[in-house]
Amino acid sequence: MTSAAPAGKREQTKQANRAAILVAAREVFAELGFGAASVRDIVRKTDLATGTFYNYFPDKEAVLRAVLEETAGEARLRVQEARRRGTTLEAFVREGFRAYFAFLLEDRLTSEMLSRNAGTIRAMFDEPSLVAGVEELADDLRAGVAAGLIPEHDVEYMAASMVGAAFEVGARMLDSEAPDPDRATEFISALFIAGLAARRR
Amino acid sequence: MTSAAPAGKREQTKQANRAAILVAAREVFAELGFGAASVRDIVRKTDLATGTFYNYFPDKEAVLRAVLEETAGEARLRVQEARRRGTTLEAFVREGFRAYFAFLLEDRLTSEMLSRNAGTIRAMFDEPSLVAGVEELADDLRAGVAAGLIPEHDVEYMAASMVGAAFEVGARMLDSEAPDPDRATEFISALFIAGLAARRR
DNA sequence: GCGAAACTTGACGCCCCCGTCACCTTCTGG
DNA sequence: CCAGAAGGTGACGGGGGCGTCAAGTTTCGC
Repeated sequence: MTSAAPAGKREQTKQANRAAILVAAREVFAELGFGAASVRDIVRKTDLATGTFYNYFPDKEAVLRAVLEETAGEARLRVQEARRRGTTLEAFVREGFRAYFAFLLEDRLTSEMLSRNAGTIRAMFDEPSLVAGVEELADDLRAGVAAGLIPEHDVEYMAASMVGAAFEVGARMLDSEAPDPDRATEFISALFIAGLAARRR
Repeated sequence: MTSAAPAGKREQTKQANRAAILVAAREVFAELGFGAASVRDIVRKTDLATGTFYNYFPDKEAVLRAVLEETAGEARLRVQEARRRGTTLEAFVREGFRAYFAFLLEDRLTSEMLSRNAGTIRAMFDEPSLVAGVEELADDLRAGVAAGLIPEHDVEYMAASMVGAAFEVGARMLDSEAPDPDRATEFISALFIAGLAARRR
């Protein structure tokens, strides 16, 4: 993205229109929820005409897909990278959570959109972003176990627990007056580090 | 409920109609999600006429409220009771989770409905069932701390973690071929018992 | 500078939902 | 057994979303 080429005016407008739709959709999905949202709700938040929307996406589900690719993909990548930088059990756990909570605070609109529509996303895609997040964590945990970093355990359930707990703690953090990602990170890291370490016997 | 009185036919029909709407609504909300569901979708699953619906509920939000009162209330009660029977940290944690996973398996339609619409429910009510579940857990944890059963810790975040982890692990359990609530219970109990016990230093 | 291609526009036809209400059926108490 | 009340019914007017497409506007390449 943001490739060097300034490109012709035609191409520029296309990029801008697509981006505008994506931004508007994120807002609408966050506010109304995907199910209650209409293509027109999205278009109205834009200075485009109805017909233009359909030049870019066939329907609202396609927009959701595109939004998720942009955002959830980004979030997962950041978390995964942070995790993989860790060389101890403690760092692996802590840095992953830290990156996640940082993302939540940075892009609250997306956070809201994701949490509001998590159930729908789950039901709609077989490879849903959230579930994919769980899969990636599970893979990383498996790698950690193989490397002797992490004691053996039920990797699937552990990944699910970590994602679920982080999700709920994150929601609480965002609701608070002065969200403190360090506090959230410390709390949840201690919890899972203890849970994992307990397996070392 | 199920009071001894057989009651007049009039009253009987009223009960039946209300119940039929509630059942249909649960199905529709589980399948389509609350946002995408229409009052007519619900009515169609029923042998009632459109107008009759409005004799019982003013709109679909009211039905959701009623459904939640019936179901989430029941679930929370069962979990809370199980928890309060525990007299050790271990039992407190384990029995709560056991009751939750048992409920998930017993009433899968409701489970599906709740998880599909969790985000919407959250956004719609200030005292949402899920969040209320977190509050109750937090209260019980506080009581446990006061009684010396449980070491001191951040009760809010712990409650959030437990609910979030149970939610996600439960979803995974339900997705599996042969759901095993004992395995889920053991896994997640061990995790949180270790996490809580680690505070004892 | 020009003609053709690319794109945008918004009105249109179709469909479905909303909540209501006049009419009809069913129950109840006397 | 009946009259009146309670409650069920579904057609109706109003509103709005859907996806399309003919007409208009902008950009491009020459």
